[in-house]
Amino acid sequence: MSATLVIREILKDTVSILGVELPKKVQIEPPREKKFGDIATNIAMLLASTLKDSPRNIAKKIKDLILERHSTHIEKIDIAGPGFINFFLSKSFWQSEVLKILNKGEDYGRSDLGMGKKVLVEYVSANPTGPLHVGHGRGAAVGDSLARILKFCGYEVTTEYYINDAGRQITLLGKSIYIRYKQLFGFEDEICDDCYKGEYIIDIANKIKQELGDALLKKEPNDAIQFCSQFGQDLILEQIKQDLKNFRVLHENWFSEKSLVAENFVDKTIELLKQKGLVYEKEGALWFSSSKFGDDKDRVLKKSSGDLTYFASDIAYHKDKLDRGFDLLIDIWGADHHGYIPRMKAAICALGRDKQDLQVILIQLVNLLRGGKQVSMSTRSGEFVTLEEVLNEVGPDAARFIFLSRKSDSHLDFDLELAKQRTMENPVYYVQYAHARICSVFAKAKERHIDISMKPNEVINYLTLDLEIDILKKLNEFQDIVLTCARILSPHMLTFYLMELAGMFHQYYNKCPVLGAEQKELIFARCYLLMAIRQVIAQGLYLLGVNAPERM
RNA sequence: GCGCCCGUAGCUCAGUAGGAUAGAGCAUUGGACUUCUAAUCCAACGGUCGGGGGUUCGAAUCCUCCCGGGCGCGCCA
Repeated sequence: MSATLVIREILKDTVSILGVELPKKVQIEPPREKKFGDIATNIAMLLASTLKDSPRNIAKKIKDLILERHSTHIEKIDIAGPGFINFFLSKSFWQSEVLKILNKGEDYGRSDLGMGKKVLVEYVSANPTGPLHVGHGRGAAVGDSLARILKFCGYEVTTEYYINDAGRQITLLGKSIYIRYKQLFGFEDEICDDCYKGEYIIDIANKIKQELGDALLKKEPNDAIQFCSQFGQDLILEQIKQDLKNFRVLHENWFSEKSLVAENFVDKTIELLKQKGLVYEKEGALWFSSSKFGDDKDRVLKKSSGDLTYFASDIAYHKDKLDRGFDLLIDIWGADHHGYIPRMKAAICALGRDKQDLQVILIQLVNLLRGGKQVSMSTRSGEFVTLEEVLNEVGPDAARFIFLSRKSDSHLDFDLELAKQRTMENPVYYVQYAHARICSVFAKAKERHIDISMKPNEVINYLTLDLEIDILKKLNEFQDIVLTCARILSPHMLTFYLMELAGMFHQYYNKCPVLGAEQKELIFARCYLLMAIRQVIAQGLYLLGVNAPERM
């Protein structure tokens, strides 16, 4: 249990004696200043109005009660400023963290926050009309890491990729390929304005030519286009799957939009909304009363042409997700889709659920640089940097770590040159290096025939330096950080945490010899501390989907 | 015009249920390897948290107005 949770339990018990509950907004956290103790709380200030007493008086009462009843881990309690209660925990409490980490191993930091709640994380879901680019990579990194974190926090997580294989864009893909195909045979058809113009279209056309020769020229254009659509889409999807695999991103489900259409599920969903009185006809089209649920205006489900809108199939898709029994839907979208959130939430409400049951995480643009100079991207113009290229250049570890080093809804500068550099500007190496360095210490120990012949609980009380205690506190914090990441659905705090922990280790490494310590008990104690650090770094990196190398 | 996001050190950014003297890295300057990996460490320098008003014991954080930047406002996906 993290120190903050320990104190939380103690406070909960204590205020119950005063006849009140723990206030919802209570803060229990490590204060910025060391002199304010290990854990500080503002509880007395919050209870002042309820208990009709001054914060400092309340603080005094709480302090006395705690000292009477829970003195085990607590060395000292201070009351400071307007009524903060500052807890100083005993060294032995922090030292025992090593035991907890080593005993729990990979389960250290695991929690039951989610209580088995079923969550569907849907991410990437790029149209199979072109290769994945860097922006998709960012969404992939966030989605995959978030899924790992939520699983670790006791959610039952399923990951899914939604394939938009039924719409106009797919037809357009077929058309684009068909035109390129004809060009290969000397036809002078011009590529249309809204066509896909990337090189890969020509590659696909070439592939068709290789396999079928001129057979397609003899077909009706519409049939030929349909063939091209399917052929191109299959090929692109295969490439997308390969890219994601290389990025260590594995979706459990691949959900096809076409399957919804085939089962008439979209029409059935519209029918359901109609029964609820939320669908009406206007100007030859079918409208959904999304404005009844907070959207700016109503939205079209079926165009006057008779075609379904993308939104209609998206509602059906989300209904399908809910029907599959998920308690919480997490969608990861490009930030340019933010205007789409209110209508999707409206749909969730219309389906009888709370709007909180859909959480949308927006992924801002990746600003791709090469040596400080901007690289432009657009799938349409055909000039873009693919995820594949980035992975070939910088590798999955650096790419993932950089993608996860910012809040997902802020712009991210990604400099390909920097990502390859092995300096502090590229922090993935900093963290991985800490892990490798620890491994190297143990390799050296083996070389020198240093045998750790005492158990952790016999030596951990040798960890008495300020820096050692600080590291133990930092390790303890891991549990809180993981919980926060799960709560705010963002892995980036874990990335920062790992840099801090790695920094403390590097500092320690430079300052305190481990194998060269003067007593064998101290050598062993420091070895155990290093094992604990290594465990937490490895686990943290795992949650980010980054490797923890033993040698660098 | 309306809506959403953003504005913190020269640069890139943390600061996520409002807490005590606002933090990192880079850059700059100066130091540390015959010692467990120098892909490291130490020190110095650097801020009216875009601006004004408000809420309260307390605001980078919440409210409001203004300025500046990004994005979205389709019977597109």
